[in-house]
Amino acid sequence: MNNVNRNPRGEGDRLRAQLLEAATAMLAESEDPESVSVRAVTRRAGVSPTALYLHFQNREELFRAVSEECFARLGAAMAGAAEGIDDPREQLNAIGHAYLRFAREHPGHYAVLFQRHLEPKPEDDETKLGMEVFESLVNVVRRCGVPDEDAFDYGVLLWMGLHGRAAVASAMPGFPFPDEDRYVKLLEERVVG
Amino acid sequence: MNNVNRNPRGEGDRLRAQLLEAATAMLAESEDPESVSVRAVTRRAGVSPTALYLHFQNREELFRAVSEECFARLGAAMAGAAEGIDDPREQLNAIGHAYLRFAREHPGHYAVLFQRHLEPKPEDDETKLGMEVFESLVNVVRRCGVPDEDAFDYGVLLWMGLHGRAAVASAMPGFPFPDEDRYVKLLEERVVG
DNA sequence: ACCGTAAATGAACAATGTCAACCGAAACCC
DNA sequence: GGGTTTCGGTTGACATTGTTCATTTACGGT
Repeated sequence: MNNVNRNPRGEGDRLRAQLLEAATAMLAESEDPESVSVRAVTRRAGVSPTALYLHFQNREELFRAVSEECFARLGAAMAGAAEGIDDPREQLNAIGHAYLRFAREHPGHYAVLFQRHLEPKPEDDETKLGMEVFESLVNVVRRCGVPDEDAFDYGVLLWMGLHGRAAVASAMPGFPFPDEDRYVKLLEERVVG
Repeated sequence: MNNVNRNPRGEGDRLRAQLLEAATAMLAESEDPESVSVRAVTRRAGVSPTALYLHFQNREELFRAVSEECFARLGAAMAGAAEGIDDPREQLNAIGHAYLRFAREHPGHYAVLFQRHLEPKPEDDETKLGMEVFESLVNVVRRCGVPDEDAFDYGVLLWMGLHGRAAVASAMPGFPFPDEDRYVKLLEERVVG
C-alpha cells in the first residue's frame, strides 16, 4: 500500500470520511454485512487494513458510524416524502411509503440501523439520531387530531408496524404480506384512524 | 478429538441432533451469533470441526435448522400462554405477552428467526413453520368477531407490531418504549379493538 | 477373522479482525 | 538551511474462522 496521496497535516480525518463512504457504498452493493470487512473497506479506500484503526476503535465502531449516516438518510427520505403535503394523514401515508421503500431499496443500509450492538455506548448518538427521526413522525401524528398524550404511543405503534414489515419482508421473502400500499393504509387507519 | 463414543452404524444422524442442541444452547447463552462458530459448536459436541459437514452443508444450514427449532419453541410458548383461556381477546393479550417475553428472555433464539438468509431455499421449511405459528394467531383474531376477510390483515398488523417492538427493544435499549403490558394492550386495542 | 463402509479425524488454505513495531515525510524551531 | 518532532500511514505477525480433501477408525454382517 504505497499510498502516494497521503492526506496533508491536520486533515487526517479525511481518511475517516473516505472509509465511511467506502463502507456505506459496499453495504449498499453487497448487502451482506459480513462481506463489508475491514480489509475490503480499506482496500476500497486504497489504504492498508490497519489504517482503519487510526480513525475507528474497531470494526464495530465503523458500523456504528455507518449506522448514523444511514439513519440520516432514512430521515431525509421520510422528510422529503412529507414535503409539500399539507394534510397530516396524507403526510403519514407518504412517510410510511418512504420508509418501506427505503428498507426495500437499501436493505443493507436499513439492516445496519437495527443491528444488535454488543457494547452499546452510554451516550448513544445513534439512538439519539433514531429518536430525532422518530420525533418528527410523532409530530405528524400529533397534527392528526389525536389526543396529545396518545401521540407518542401511536407514533410508536406506527413505527413498529413499519419496521416489523420492513424487517420481516426482508427476512422471510415468502410471506404473503399485503402489498405496501395496502399495508400502510391499513396500519395508519388502525392506529390513527 | 479421539471421540470414543462414536455413534453406532446407521445412527450417524444422532450427531446432527447433538450439534443442533449444542448450537441452540450456545445461542441462548452467548447471544452473539458470531460466537456460535462451527468450531465452538463441534467442540461443545465433543467432535472435530469437520464433523459438522457430515450433517449440514455449511454453517448457514446449521443456523437454518436452529431457526426451525426456535420457531417451534416460540410457537410452543405462544400456544402455552393461550391455553386455558377462553376469551379470544384475553388470549391475544396472553399471546402478545408470551411473544415479547420470549424475545426478551431468549434474544439469541429470537434474533436467529429473522436473520436475513443469503441463499433462501425454495421450499423454505422455516418460512413454512413461521407461517404455522402465524396461522394460529390469525385463528385467535378470527374468533374476536372481526370481519372474516380482515382477520389475516389484522393478524399481520399484530405480528408486525410485536416483532417491531421485540426487535427494536433489543437493538435500541435506550428507546423509551411503553412497557410491555401497556404496549400489548395498546396494540391489540388499536388493531382488533 | 475379514472386509466393506459408515462415521469421524487431521492437516491445510484462504480470509478475517486486530496488535505492536516501524517508516516517511511534512511542519516547526533555531 | 539543518535537525527534530510528530502526524499519517504501512509491515508483519497472530489467533481464529469456514471449508475442502485425503485419511483413518471401528461397527457389523459374513
